[in-house]
Amino acid sequence: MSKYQKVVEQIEQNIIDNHLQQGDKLPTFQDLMKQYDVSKSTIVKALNILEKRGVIYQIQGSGVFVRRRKRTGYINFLESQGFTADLKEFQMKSKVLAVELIQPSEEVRANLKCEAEEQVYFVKRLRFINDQILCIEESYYRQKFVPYLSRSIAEESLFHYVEKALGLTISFSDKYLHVKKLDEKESELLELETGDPALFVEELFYLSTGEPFDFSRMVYHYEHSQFFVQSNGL
Amino acid sequence: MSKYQKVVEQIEQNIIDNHLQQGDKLPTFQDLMKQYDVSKSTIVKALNILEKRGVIYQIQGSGVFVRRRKRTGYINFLESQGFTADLKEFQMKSKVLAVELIQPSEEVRANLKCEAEEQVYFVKRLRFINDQILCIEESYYRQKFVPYLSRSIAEESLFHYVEKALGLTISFSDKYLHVKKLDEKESELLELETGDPALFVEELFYLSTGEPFDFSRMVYHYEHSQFFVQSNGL
DNA sequence: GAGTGGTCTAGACCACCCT
DNA sequence: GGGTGGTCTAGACCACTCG
Repeated sequence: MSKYQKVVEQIEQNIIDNHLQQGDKLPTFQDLMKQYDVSKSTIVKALNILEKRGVIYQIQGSGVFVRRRKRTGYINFLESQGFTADLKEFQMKSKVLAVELIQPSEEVRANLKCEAEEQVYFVKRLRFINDQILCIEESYYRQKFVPYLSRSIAEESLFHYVEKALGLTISFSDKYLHVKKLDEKESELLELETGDPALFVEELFYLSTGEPFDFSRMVYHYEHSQFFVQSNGL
Repeated sequence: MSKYQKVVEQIEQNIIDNHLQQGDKLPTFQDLMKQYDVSKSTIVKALNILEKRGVIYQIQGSGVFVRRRKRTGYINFLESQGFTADLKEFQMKSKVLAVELIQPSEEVRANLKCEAEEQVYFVKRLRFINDQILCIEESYYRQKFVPYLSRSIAEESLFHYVEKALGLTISFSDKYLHVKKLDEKESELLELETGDPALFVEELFYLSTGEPFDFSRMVYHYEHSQFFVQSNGL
């Protein structure tokens, strides 16, 4: 692990340990350089990462300050999947409805940029958060990258399996979302009424090589899901 | 404007001008350094910014590549407000329903961290995208930062006014969102039925000083709004 | 092994905030 | 004016990819 990553972790841990609040000031660059025994550039890089993550904000000529902690009970929309989800706050479970090796539809093929005869794993799960129904998830994994999948693997975190067991690196994703009314099948699974509202998300995950490997559709239970997103200027 | 910002703009423009597609390779660091006459660090910084923005992805030992352009017709969820909204793609208009100087409610006071007797401007607007109803927006601006506001100012971009005319810098924001059913008043404004689905977003905007200055609530028309979000690992 | 991106440093100079 | 963050450079060395 690189130096700046360690500095990022340590500064973040420091904020937690010292119970620093919104607006509290961090040590100056000089102090941080001494404290972690690194150059100024490394501090700059670490602080920029923490700023992007929404942990701090920097004011030129004034100092570095802690950014307000989010409301509790909201899922981080940018990290809700495989990435470093803050799943400590929530207890996540899955009920596997299907795991099949199939010939993808046109739509799935187009999104995943599959070859002509390429097969994909179809995984359908009902996901729970704190023992409440969170969402229906339908995922398509290219067999080229995920050669084997089973029901028991799908019970656990699929992204953890992909990264640890298969040695792949998930790098970025595109999300597309809108709100719609539930159809009959969806409402039955979510234990809601047909026509009830739902957040519908399509997400395309890419490996570090830039190749798409997973296309997923999620339908969220509107009473059990709320999200937060932190934006940064520019 | 700093060098790295210029490099960011020029590289982005280059991608547009040369019609570069998903997966196309950019010049090497060496070439970029010569082309823009800057040091390697400046190229690194510029490319990291473009990576965060979802324009490119970098593979160590291999090169820098163009990331797929998004589907069209989706609003960038992270830039949908005052920031550099890609409003070239959409035509935005507003119908002002109310502009009043009021005593804030408890909830608004708590979010904006108002002083005891501080007043806020309340602005209610119906927002249109390509001449379709997009959302209802209720905003609260602290008078401390926005001393004057009028109906005609609210017709235009309020964020543009705040930044240009008042000289303030909007720096970051927190969004909280969930899906709900429309009540009677909301459905009337959006020309939908009571009980229809809607995306509900609360957003808190901060100045570069870290002080909150605007608290807004948005209720989106579910048939006229769809969004996209690009995530990056770590 | 050659090419290419990633990390890190020391140091110079600039821009901004505050009193 | 003193303190503090922001930009930029040249150069060294490391890590990864690919033929």
